[in-house]
Amino acid sequence: MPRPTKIAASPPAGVEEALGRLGRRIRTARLRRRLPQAELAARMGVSRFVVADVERGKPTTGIAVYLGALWALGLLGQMREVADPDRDEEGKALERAHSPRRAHRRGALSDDF
Amino acid sequence: MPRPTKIAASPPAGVEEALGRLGRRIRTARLRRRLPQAELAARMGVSRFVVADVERGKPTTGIAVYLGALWALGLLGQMREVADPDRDEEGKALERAHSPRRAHRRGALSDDF
DNA sequence: AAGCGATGTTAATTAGAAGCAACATAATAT
DNA sequence: ATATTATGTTGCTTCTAATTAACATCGCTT
Repeated sequence: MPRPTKIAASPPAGVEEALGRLGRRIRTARLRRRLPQAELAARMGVSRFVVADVERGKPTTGIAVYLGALWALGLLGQMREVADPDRDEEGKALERAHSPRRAHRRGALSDDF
Repeated sequence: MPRPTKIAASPPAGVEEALGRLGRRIRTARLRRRLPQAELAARMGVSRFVVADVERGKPTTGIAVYLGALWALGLLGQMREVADPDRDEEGKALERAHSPRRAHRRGALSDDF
């Protein structure tokens, strides 16, 4: 992610924690499956170094790489729950508050499909 | 993510779908909170264009940006469930199968904390 | 319908992500 | 012990993600 992005250079504590955890978990899942980094990397179509980056929770690595790792490990399904609008109570409350009126919104009004 | 990364250039269907969904959901959450892209971007410490990229589900954008958006929206907590070793039934089964012996593993044996 | 704010689009710039190679080291296997 | 395989580390190159600026367009609001 070229160009010093503040959030990537020194992410907020919560983000850094979430990243480290995710990386460690991917490593654990890989080891359980007895896959070398190079094997997993091959399935993903990247070099083994990128897999190492992921397992270290490197913040600047592309999201497709992380999701690709989860995908190759058969763990991508759990992403379905993240940021689910139905579970966003705060968001739902805010929406109710100031009616069906939103910031601007050009494209996708609602969301999923 | 420089250097044509196969997984980023043309991600597997599942990854692309997960990415698009995540982006749309982030957009929905932002609109509910009546935040302009520029506002959310400011909180994250990035430019508004990066927020636009996230909402489009751009695969090559750094993961810290995506997690940062969730963080700024108060939705990061749901990442805790992703790739949880306790829920990885296949992984647990495999581990039981060939005993406490794993690929190689230099660092983190188990995982979380 | 007119003004204003939000979002999309384009172009140029720049710092870094991902690739690759070579070697070192650690862990497993024989 | 020895061989083999996995992972870590360094240096280098290539290609691009993210920034900025300027302009177009779309959506509210009054």
